[in-house]
Amino acid sequence: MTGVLRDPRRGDVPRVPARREGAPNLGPRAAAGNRAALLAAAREVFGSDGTGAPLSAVAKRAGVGQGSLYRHFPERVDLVVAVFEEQVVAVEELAQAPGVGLPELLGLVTRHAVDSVGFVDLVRSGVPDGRLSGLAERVAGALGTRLPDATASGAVPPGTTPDDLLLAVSMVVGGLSGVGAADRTSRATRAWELLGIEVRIPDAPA
Amino acid sequence: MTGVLRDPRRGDVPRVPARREGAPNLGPRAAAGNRAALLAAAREVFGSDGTGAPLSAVAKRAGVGQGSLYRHFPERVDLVVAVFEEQVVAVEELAQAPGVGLPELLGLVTRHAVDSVGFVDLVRSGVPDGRLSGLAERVAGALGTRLPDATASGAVPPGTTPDDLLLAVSMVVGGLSGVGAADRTSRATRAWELLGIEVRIPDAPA
DNA sequence: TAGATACCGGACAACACTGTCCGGTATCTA
DNA sequence: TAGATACCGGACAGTGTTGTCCGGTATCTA
Repeated sequence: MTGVLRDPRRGDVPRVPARREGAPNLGPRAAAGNRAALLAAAREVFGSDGTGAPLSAVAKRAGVGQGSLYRHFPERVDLVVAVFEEQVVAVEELAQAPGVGLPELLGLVTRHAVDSVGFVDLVRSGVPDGRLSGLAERVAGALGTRLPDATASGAVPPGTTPDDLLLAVSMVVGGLSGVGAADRTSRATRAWELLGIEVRIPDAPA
Repeated sequence: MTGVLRDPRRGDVPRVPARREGAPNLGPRAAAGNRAALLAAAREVFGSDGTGAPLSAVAKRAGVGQGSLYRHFPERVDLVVAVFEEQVVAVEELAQAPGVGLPELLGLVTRHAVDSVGFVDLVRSGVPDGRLSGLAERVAGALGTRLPDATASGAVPPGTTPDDLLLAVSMVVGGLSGVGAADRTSRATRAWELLGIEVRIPDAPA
């Protein structure tokens, strides 16, 4: 269950041995289109129900069969990583942009958590897995690069350590549990205030 | 499924119409003993795996059949409420004891959360249900009675509202997610420090 | 001591989700 | 136009959990 998973298909025994290797014969609806539809559907389902949502619901929302879902993403974690990789990359890129400080980074992370229950699961490692932990660590790493500046500018209280920063993120995100969509932004904003940490939460879908 | 649940049993049609009403005929092991065993088992299972743990595991650990479990606690929530009612009562009683302040109350709540994943579920309303929300509200009410004193004594930052207090509890408890038993106390302690709220966490199983 | 009672506990059916398999079909090549 | 290819999507088996049912048994009454 946990291991490798090949795609047997009937072509396992090639009729013509040395045929064109990478000559894809696009199916009727194009594999890429299906993959995109699955990712979009998963983003919505994971966003509202968390990363533990039934995969059958993802396939249904995407309008594809379960076979196609499992062909593109053999395990749940494959789909989760694919969905949230983009948002992690956004955080990393923002961290490297000039003139960006910790308040902007924390704001983006908060935005993602406010918008998606699945992102909350990710940060809280609700689904402990090597690759998911990797995503969380990348976020942590990005935040860490801006901590010294934030300490110097007073955006965080004196004596705040990198571990404290991660704990603070975990606390704010954890404080969103069970909170309806309408109140999430205000709750997160107040949570950061209670911690005395400055954030700048962006408006748009980020 | 969600509604009432009678116990059909074959005695549904009473052989002797107007028999002694409340004359229990104790079974071999006594119903009360089984109930206590189930509660103890549920406390352990919910404590380590949360309130969503399989009820079959509870029955197995209690050494009773599933039939007995569902006879005593027809729905999961019945068992959850019975398990945590005791701890909520402890908080309420502590709140009414003379000379007890908010730090002691928050400490007891934190102790329960540190010791039991299920209590974390309860506070975070991981299982939204009328009766469970009721337990959470009783905790909130108990804390609220001591907030004015705490504000006056500086145990909480100036301007802390009752809502802030609940958010803070939610944050601290949320910060425990995915944290192993060994680090839970230190994490919670540090979380309260970051919030600038004074707590006195008791040592014993409370 | 003999009969009746009520509880005990495991077996069992129902249900939901996961992951695999296979017939069907649109596209590409010749 | 005809054949081959590779992808599509639903059906299906496997697994785990929930909640119900029923035979077995110890205790109480007469």
